[in-house]
Amino acid sequence: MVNWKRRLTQAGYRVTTSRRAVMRVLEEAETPLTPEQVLERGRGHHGTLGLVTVYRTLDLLVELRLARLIHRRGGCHAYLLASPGHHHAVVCQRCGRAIEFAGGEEIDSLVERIEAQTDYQIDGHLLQLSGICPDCQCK
Amino acid sequence: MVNWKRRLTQAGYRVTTSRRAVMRVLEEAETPLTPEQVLERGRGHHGTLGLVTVYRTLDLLVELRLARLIHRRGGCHAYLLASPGHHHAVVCQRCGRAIEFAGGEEIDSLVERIEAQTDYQIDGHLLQLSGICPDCQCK
DNA sequence: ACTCTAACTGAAAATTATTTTCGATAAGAG
DNA sequence: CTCTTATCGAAAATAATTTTCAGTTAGAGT
Repeated sequence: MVNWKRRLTQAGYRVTTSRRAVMRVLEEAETPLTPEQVLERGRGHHGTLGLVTVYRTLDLLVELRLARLIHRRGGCHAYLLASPGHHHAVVCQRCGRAIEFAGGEEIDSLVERIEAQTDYQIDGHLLQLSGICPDCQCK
Repeated sequence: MVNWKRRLTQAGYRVTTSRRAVMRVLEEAETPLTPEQVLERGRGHHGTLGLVTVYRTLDLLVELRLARLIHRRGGCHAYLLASPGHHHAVVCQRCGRAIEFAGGEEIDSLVERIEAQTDYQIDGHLLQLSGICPDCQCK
């Protein structure tokens, strides 16, 4: 996956050293990372990278659907490279590793049912699963 | 619903003026409220109510499943009196009103599918819908 | 009812996550 | 190569929440 640079450019944004560093960190990550973690690792690729820029870059990547935001208990967020088409994540409670998946027809029919039951017109949802990943189950 | 006092007592907690005030605020609320809003209204019932106590009480109520936490864009949380058995909420984007609903079989089969697809052993989920409530659709 | 103790309280201070400000820098169009 | 403007990073500001701590109070035991 290298066409993120085109996505940026086509959307009118520049491809900068900082953004390259953040993308590289996300590409190499095994688990979703907090902005603080992205900063720490990103400085390995770009020594003067700043925390503010990390926040701004992560926001931008989420906006362009290149990255996804994970909600964690404790209020702080983590970010993950987005797999196209898979908008939700299962997060391992032990090691933190995450896999994305598609909501699929189950969500579609859930939404239909709730629309019928409540008369709300539903236009978005927040869904995230938590569990134990295969590796962590073995020990 | 008045047996929240028994729930507290049975769990080893005390029924205090502050807790009564917070519960009363939640019972009278039309929409999920932020801690700040709970404080403001709660002072009408208990003049010296403090913000710290509001936070602590809301945490406690969530722990005892008497209240539910709503995630909002922008990072701050809101709280809602829990309807028994209905663990998820649809939140209106315009007026903020919320209704709880049960995940039901759609979630069960989604979880089964994802367990099969990913080999994760899933033991929890975060699900929240957003939309427009019937009242707000009309104008 | 009265006492007594641990649970609870609220103000102030501390912490944590995130955003704003602003002068300096650098991407990339021409 | 130049020049415009997006972007950068440090410091300060803000917002949400938590910790600390000395004083208060619920309610179990008498």
